[in-house]
Amino acid sequence: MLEEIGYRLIRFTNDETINKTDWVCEEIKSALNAPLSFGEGSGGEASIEVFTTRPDTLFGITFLTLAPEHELVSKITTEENKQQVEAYLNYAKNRSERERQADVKKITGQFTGAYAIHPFTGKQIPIWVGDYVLAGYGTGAVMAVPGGDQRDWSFAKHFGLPIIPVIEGSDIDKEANESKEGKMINSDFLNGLQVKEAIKKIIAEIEKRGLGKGKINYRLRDAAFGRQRYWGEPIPIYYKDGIPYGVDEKDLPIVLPEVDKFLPTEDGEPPLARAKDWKYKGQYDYESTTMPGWAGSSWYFLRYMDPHNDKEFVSKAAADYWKDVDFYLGGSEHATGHLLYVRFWTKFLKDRGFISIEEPAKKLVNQGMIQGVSRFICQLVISGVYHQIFLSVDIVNSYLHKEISFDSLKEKIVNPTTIKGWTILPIIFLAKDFTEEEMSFSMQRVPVDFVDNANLDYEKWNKSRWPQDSQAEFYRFVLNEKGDIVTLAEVEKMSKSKYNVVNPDELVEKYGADTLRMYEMFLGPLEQSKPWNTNGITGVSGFLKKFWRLYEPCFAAIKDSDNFLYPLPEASKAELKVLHKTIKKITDDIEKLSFNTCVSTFMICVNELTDLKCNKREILEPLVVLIAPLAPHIAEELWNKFGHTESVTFAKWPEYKEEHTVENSFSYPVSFNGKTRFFHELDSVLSKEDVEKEVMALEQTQKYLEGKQPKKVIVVHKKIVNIVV
RNA sequence: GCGGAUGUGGCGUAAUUGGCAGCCGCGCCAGACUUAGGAUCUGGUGCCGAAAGGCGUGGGGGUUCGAGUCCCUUCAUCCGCACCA
Repeated sequence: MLEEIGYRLIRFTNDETINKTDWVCEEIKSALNAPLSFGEGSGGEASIEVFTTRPDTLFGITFLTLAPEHELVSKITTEENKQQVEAYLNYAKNRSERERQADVKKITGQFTGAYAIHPFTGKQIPIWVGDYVLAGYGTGAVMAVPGGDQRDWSFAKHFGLPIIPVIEGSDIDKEANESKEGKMINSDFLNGLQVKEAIKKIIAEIEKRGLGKGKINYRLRDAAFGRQRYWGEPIPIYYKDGIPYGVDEKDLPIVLPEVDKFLPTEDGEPPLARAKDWKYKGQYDYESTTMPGWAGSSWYFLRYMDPHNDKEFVSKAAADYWKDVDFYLGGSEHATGHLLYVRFWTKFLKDRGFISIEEPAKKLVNQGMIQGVSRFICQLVISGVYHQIFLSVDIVNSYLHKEISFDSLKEKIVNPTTIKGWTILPIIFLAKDFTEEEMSFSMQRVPVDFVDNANLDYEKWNKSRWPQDSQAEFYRFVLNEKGDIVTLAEVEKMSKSKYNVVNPDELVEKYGADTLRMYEMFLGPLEQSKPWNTNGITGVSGFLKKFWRLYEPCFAAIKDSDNFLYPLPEASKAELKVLHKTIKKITDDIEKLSFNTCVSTFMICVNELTDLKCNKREILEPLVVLIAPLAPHIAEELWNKFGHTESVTFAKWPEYKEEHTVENSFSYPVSFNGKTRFFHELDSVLSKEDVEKEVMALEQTQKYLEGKQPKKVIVVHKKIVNIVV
């Protein structure tokens, strides 16, 4: 499929990937780099290959930047620049990955003193070194177009390098124009072309002059496979003289060895390295990492087709019979990670002829994430020093919105009466008296379970951080007028590191698992993400209670009769209508995975049956089957009370009978120029023409016409009447 | 920046797929039963307006007898990826 939409695939055989690793790496590398080359340097000394996705901006090049690791840096640096460049390389090398990540905006670089020749204009272009260029991507060299790339622009601004706009309407004093819309300017033979045309033309021209090649660049997801954990399939690889080899097929599968502890070894090797005498053929070390979770889950759907087969992972016959998965439901991480590998596995096994399906699943749905609500409080920072003083967010807000002055804020910080904690002058906690300029704030996460109604339970929080009482006094809190610490809320992914994880156990305890399950469904469409919020859970809990109450008179009657088969009075027309309306909607909605509307349909049904005082077995029994997927526990209980001994899971799904829901009249909304004015009930069998006649004859119609002649009357059967005046 | 999604009452949402916008639930208001209510039940609740009526689905425009739904444009928010040229 990738090939159909224009990608080029590189294929290797299993044998090649295992036995000719170097060659495979080279192949992939050359496919990935696929540079647009400037060709042989006309100066004759060296040529620098660059990669770009925007060859149209070629005439906007004003300098070249090499990654500090680039091999040519030391070769081309001139004598007079050598010292500075070396100092810079040293600096860049020692900046940790973390520093560089955190410090994206810090612009650093150094001029090498060397120049490159622009392949089209022949002009000299200064060559710089800069750590915003990554050695690992492309060729480690960038043709800098400050008019068209924001990072190049920032670099140019910082070092005072020239900036040429190449797209009409660019405001290069403010920022680079990275858009792919507009007309080319300052670009020789590209002038006047639209960006997309220019890209085509320049690639053709570059190829014609032999300066480089147009190619598609591939990006690979990091495919590190081994995990430093015990529980996972062992990888069938062993090492002989440090070189990995595949384990013979006849020696498969490898069984997880016994280990004394499920922990890494003292020198940091994975747990499998603990296994004693675990060697291939008694002498070679096995690979000690194990496969990740998705390795197994990417093919177990195939194993399930033929679980007892001890000859193959799945027989061809079973695979051909069951074919693909009908429906795959997973979260977004499945969509990006897991699913990628299931598809890969499937295609691989298809290519090897073990199975005959191209894709693992017919249908895919990504359910939304239940997000967490993180909480923050303000920490006081004076001249970069973090103080153990925390402020209620509303106070800081009113200061930032200039509702209270710096002096009154400072008064609150310094004055013991607003501070919870130590009563001796808290100013001691400050390094010194401070000015407005020296003061800043830092948002600190607090665990959500210490927050009640947006307010921090500071004593509880304090204790959790400093279990020993002696140190508990070290934190100071600046409270608002109500004596609270207000926290700031932010919706994020739920995660331990964000301290915003909520545990549903309490809710199960309080409301039961059925309520929790139904509430989660009730929250909204399956595919939507939303923050976890239990505000409405009482509604679902109340519904289940009401649902249960509906059955009590029915069970009382059954008990009185002392016979489970006691036929209660026949259901009325109205009751049957409610039941069948519900059967239809629930059946349709489950099919559409629209569980939120299932729940509300059930609420409507129970409200209506309660109003009808329905206690008929004929109605209530099928409802138990309908609710079983939504509230399985209560359904089993009720099913049992009807005298069934088998689980409701095996009960037959109720059948929808249309005859119970047909209406023989319809209340037409009558609208004038699209505005509904009144309703008129008419027999459903009436034709369009008859409906129009009836409606036009009405007194009310004449009233809204105000004596005017209608231009047009639109009648949609059993929908609407619209009169255009 | 690239890719994906979403904008409807105070809140979560619904809308038979172009036909009465706001179903259901939360919250809120009033009432009943109660020593009490974090129990239960009844009624009300989009906004403006005393009412008649008017206005309302992020903003602007369009198609249509009719638009939350279709088209164009714009803004905002969220998610995934990313110093990736």
